[in-house]
Amino acid sequence: MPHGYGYGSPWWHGRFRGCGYRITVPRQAILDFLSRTSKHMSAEDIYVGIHKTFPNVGLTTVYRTLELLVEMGLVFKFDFGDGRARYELAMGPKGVRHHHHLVCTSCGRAIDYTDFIDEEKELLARTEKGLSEKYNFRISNHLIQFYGLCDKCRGK
Amino acid sequence: MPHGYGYGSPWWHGRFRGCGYRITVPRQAILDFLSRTSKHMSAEDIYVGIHKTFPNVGLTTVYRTLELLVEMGLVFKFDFGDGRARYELAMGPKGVRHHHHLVCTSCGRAIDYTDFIDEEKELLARTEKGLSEKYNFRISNHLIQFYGLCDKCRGK
DNA sequence: ATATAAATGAAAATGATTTTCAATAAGAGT
DNA sequence: ACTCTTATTGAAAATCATTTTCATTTATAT
Ligand SMILES: [Mn+2]
Ligand SMILES: [Mn+2]
Ligand SMILES: [Zn+2]
Ligand SMILES: [Zn+2]
Repeated sequence: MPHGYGYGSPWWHGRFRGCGYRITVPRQAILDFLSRTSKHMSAEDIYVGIHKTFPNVGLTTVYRTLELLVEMGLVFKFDFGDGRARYELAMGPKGVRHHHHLVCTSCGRAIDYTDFIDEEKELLARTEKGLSEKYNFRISNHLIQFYGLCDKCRGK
Repeated sequence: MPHGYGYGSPWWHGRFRGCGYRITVPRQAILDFLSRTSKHMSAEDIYVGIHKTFPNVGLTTVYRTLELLVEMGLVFKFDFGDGRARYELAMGPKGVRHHHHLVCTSCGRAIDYTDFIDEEKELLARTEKGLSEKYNFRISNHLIQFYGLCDKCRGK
């Protein structure tokens, strides 16, 4: 329960209200579902995951909602190279949960890691500064992914 | 002219022969085209670029050839987030030309950079080692991209 | 030159995502 | 609670990059 909003309105209600967005059943269902998993879910995964309890929420709405949530910064959208986008909640109990990925090229799963984020941060900061100056490029974001074989897929 | 093969058979003929692949008109055309540009080209870009001189090379073959070249390690395939894959020659005069990208979220163009590769290399090596051990993950590749606004797109 | 399998191109298929549009339902005001 | 306005929704159709199919062509070993 992020930000101590264990009971009462979920913490993100304010964000919606502030943007003039309505709080609807599909939106609640999707955010609730995402907050219950730590996996990287495709739009269809989410559609299926919700469908049992909310059979009337369509896949179209899932796509539309995810787009909105990404735009609002509540959800991260990733491409792990298998042709379908993956989504995960951006916010954790401690605020935005920036992290990088280890992507298995065999089973497609992605592992979150934050271990070296601090070391990386320094390099990134320096790199970003240098690149910004040299190329007059305003960096706002970065993507770092390592590809390889996961534990389970090592044995061919 | 990589590896000093300025005249005579292009340097990559050997690679093809070694794999039992045939040297065909479409394959020559595509490799030749890619070697003449430093841009990041989509399959269709390549198809169009070749079409004037080789009107009988189909888009299907462009896709198939690119897939082959990527698998052979002669070409890099990237996703800059606009829904179409981009390709570029992996080999330069000095061998494999590993580099990272600055991707403009406005115009979609990508700038190659190698400036900080050396500094990054050290961190990456350390990171890869640590991650490999902790997650028992065999890392074979990585992707680093910075997103933001390019020089030209800065002025809104 | 011939044989054989690899490679090709046109057309059709695929599959994730987006668009369209009429119907529904938040939520502000009463 | 009731009404009004308009954001939101769901189903079906459309998009569009990429892949598959399959009959034809062509590279190359002999
Ligand atoms: Mn993640
Ligand atoms: Mn590049
Ligand atoms: Zn795996
Ligand atoms: Zn730009």
